[in-house]
Amino acid sequence: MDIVEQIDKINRQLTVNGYKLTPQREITLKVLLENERDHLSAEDVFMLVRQKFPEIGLATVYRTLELLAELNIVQKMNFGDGVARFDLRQEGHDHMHHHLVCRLRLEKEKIQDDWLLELEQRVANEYGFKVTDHRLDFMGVYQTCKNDSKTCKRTGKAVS
Amino acid sequence: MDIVEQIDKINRQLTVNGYKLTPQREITLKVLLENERDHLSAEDVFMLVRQKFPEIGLATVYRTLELLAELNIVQKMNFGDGVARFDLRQEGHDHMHHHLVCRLRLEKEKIQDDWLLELEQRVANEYGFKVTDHRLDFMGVYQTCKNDSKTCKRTGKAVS
DNA sequence: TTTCGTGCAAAGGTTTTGCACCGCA
DNA sequence: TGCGGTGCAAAACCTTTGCACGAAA
Repeated sequence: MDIVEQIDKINRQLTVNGYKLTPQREITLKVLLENERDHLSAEDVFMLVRQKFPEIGLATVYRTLELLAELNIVQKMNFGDGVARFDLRQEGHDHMHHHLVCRLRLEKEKIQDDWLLELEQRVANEYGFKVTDHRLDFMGVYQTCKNDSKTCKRTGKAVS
Repeated sequence: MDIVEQIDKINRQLTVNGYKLTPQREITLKVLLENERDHLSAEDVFMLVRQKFPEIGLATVYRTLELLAELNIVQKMNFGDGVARFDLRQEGHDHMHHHLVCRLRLEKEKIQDDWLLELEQRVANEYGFKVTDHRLDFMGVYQTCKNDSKTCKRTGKAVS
């Protein structure tokens, strides 16, 4: 499915829920689609959108992202760095987001494997809890990073 | 291990790292120990500490929590509600934190079972990633909550 | 006209920082 | 004296909100 088709599909989701696909919203979506592999902050999105649509306001970007999150078109995430980050929900991975968060790199890597379906089943059975979404983050260090450096790039402190 | 012993142990951790156990830090620790089962925000901690030590400043609480998080004595968490929350790391559950986050309740329930050791092993093997910590949250609804109400307590909106 | 969406600026809330001061080695 | 730690206030920061305006049904 190419970008035009995806936007078309999302447009229908908006319409069904009584919202319009304004130029601002369309460009915001394009930016999200073009950066599917990143975890963009609202500020990131704002700056990318402004390259294509300089008149846009930051508040509009926030409102658009909030709207898309509410409609479950994007997922709002939090890595503890003080800003919310947004990911387009991908086909076939409706609500699976696993990340490797390396103390030495600043980036995060996604794991796409659905390793958690069995766990969800277990939670449902043992806790009477219907899971609609989950999030799994592993914090740690890549072996390759560890070999490269003994100093954390973020804090400048030595890491064990 | 009672609270005195735990504080004693943490005192040693502080000393080893060149920090002192000031009265402010000790009372902050006591509050955290007395509320192990909650996920207190910095503001929560501040208000509880102030009951025992009215002169304390909010900045000191923030600095103490940051220090404790850095030494891995508390875990800093984020549930997406705009505030960081802090948990004492418990004996025998050094770095395991799983939560059930219900859309209808505001609280979160901890799962203590270590369901993820095998997954960590897998990540280590397949990604060359040494896991030092992980976080797993399940978002969803308790069956009992669903029966009680069709309206979300947080947003006031109907939930499916 | 009515409604929805927007840009701008202001406000809100959380967290961090600057600075003077204090206690202790 | 030197240094770590503190309280207070100000600043910084991200995000939300109020408001007037504009476009579309």
